[in-house]
Amino acid sequence: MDTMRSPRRRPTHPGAILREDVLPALKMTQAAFADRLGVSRLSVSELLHEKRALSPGMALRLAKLLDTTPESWLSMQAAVDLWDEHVELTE
Amino acid sequence: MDTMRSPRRRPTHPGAILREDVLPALKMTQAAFADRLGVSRLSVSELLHEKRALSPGMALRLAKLLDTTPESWLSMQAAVDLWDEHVELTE
DNA sequence: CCTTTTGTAATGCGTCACATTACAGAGTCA
DNA sequence: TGACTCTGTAATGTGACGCATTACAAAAGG
Repeated sequence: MDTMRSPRRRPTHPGAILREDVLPALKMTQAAFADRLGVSRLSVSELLHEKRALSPGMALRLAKLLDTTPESWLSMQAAVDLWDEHVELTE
Repeated sequence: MDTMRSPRRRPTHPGAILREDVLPALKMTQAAFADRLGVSRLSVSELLHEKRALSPGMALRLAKLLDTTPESWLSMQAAVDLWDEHVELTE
């Protein structure tokens, strides 16, 4: 089945999903989105641009607002973290 | 089925598994274990006592040494993180 | 007893999420 | 074209945290 194997390339950053799918679907402005989440506009902007990791707190806020599971967001981030750490521990 | 539901109590910290199952099974000293992992003895001790979170780096080191998946360790930690964050965001 | 192992405190370092403030570039629209 | 909105980004400060090193006292066990 080969499910959940180590990827050859860097896994998708959760910010990409938010940027490409979620926000467009919501037709909501970044600032408005940030408001709804209860975080700063900068937090949203940098997350969308993959400048920072999706924290447990953000996972919970997203889950509440979007009616998803916080686990799904966190596991995406974990995949990225493992990839990055592996690179760092390897190089 | 009710798999992966929100737990009523704080999920098991990965350090507990290491403390109660892994280390005893290995019959290895904490210091020796730390050596094998390539981290300090203090890092192991505090992890075992749940004084710190299991980082992505530790997940990879454990996975390599114990022949498990880093994901399993990280997801345990994620469950704890979500629980703690939820408490904090709620209180 | 004496040695090993362990818990823990102290200190320093680097990283990171987050907030606030500020400014410049784009896009929109009257 | 001028005004307004949205966005990217830099600057700065704060608190949290993983990890290393050093040190010491308590526990464990031959």
